[in-house]
Amino acid sequence: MSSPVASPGPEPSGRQVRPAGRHRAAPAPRPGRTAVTKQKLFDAALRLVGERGPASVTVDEIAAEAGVAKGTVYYNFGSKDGLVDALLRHGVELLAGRLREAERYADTREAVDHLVDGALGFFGEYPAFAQLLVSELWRTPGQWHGTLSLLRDDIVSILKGQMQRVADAGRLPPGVEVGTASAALFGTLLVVALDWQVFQPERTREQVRDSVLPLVHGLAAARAPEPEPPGS
Amino acid sequence: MSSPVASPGPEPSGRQVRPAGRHRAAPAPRPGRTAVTKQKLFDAALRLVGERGPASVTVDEIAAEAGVAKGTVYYNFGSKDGLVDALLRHGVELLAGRLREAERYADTREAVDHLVDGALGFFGEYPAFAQLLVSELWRTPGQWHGTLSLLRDDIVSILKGQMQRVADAGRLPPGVEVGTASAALFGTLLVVALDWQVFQPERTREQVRDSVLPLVHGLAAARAPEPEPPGS
DNA sequence: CTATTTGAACTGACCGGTCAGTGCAAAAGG
DNA sequence: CCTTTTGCACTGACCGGTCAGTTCAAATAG
Repeated sequence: MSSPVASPGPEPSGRQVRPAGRHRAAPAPRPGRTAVTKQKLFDAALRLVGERGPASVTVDEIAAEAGVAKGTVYYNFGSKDGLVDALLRHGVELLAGRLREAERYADTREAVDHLVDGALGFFGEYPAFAQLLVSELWRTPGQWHGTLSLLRDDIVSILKGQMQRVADAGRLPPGVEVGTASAALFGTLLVVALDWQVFQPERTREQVRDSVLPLVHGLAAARAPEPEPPGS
Repeated sequence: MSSPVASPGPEPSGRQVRPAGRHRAAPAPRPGRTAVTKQKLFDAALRLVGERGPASVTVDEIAAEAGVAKGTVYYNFGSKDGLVDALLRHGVELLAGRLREAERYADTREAVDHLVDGALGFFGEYPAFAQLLVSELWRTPGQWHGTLSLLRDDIVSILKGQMQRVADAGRLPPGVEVGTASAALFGTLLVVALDWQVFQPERTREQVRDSVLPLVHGLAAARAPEPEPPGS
């Protein structure tokens, strides 16, 4: 039942047709009704959109999957795009939260370990979100490109921070740029997680993690004096 | 101009996409304008599908972009899916061809260099294809998942072959599995290429390559002779 | 002559978005 | 304590528009 988006934030982004109360308005904080509905919609939308892509999923399907009426979607999110947008934001926020946990560890190696583990855990829990992310992140003229660019910065900056620490410790091979290493790490984690879910679902998360960790460690520890740039 | 499928030649080794269509089949291979028309359709389809995804692009748009009548699409490919399917196959075939060139080099390091360079070159030349690939490759119930799984195997097996050579040379850190390393490499190359195209288009391909190479080399080289592989 | 392409008309389904109306729980009023 | 009002949250039939796919006669190229 869990969902990557769990925030009962009372944010009726849908347009209000009626003027708000004119008497003593705002009597009491909205009961959990709205939050529950939004949660159900997030769950359903994540499942379907992750599987088949935002464009191929109909609002009717999402509503049906969530067990609510179509109008409810528009009441709560204004539009199909609004729903997807909110879904994206919440998902990234949750992922960023997990990655940021790694910042708590003073030891560089330990921090990297938790970074990898956090990312793998999140993508393993919500493969549909990983799929959604990878599908839309680089879609240039996409309607979510602006939003996603910002969201991407959130995540990459976290990775960058950690990689910078690795670099400061002098553990990065010469010539490797922090930005490139971060992008590579991000791509590696995404692809490894998706490959795991799609092509090797029988593997446990620990197995996958233990196969990725030495790879990352191998990169972040080897400092080979290679004074010869390959042919050019 | 330019397309991942470049073989307007009169005889592409008999690789016919199948005339499809419910009209009389064409037993007499007389590629007159057909090849040119298909080429135009591939170009247009790649551009649009890569940008906005297969589901969001209409056949009318593709036909218009290609400067061809809608009926021609159905005459040549039978259906929209047929067109996308052929597009996928041709693109992967071309990519695989480039990657396989790396197999010609006896030196492991040199081979890896050319592997990276080839992949980067291809993705840089056809970013729309990279986008299409990354969007559809892990879409589990997608209509192209079956096809793409096969195509993925083509590419990954090439990468795996090279990584195996690296492993045999004892240059992989202990504990790193070849399969994982291949998937990670694939993901790294894809993501780095897409990031380059989308977020840093001003960088030259050489710059990007030179920032990735030391990263890969750092991983695949200079490992203390660790004669203790943790079994399997 | 045949293979290929054209271009337009048509259809049948589907989809995003709308809106008048319903249900209900809390506040207001008595 | 009971009745009435208020308005939020939700409903679902409906509408205008779009699209994949079909068909075909005429034009064009080899």
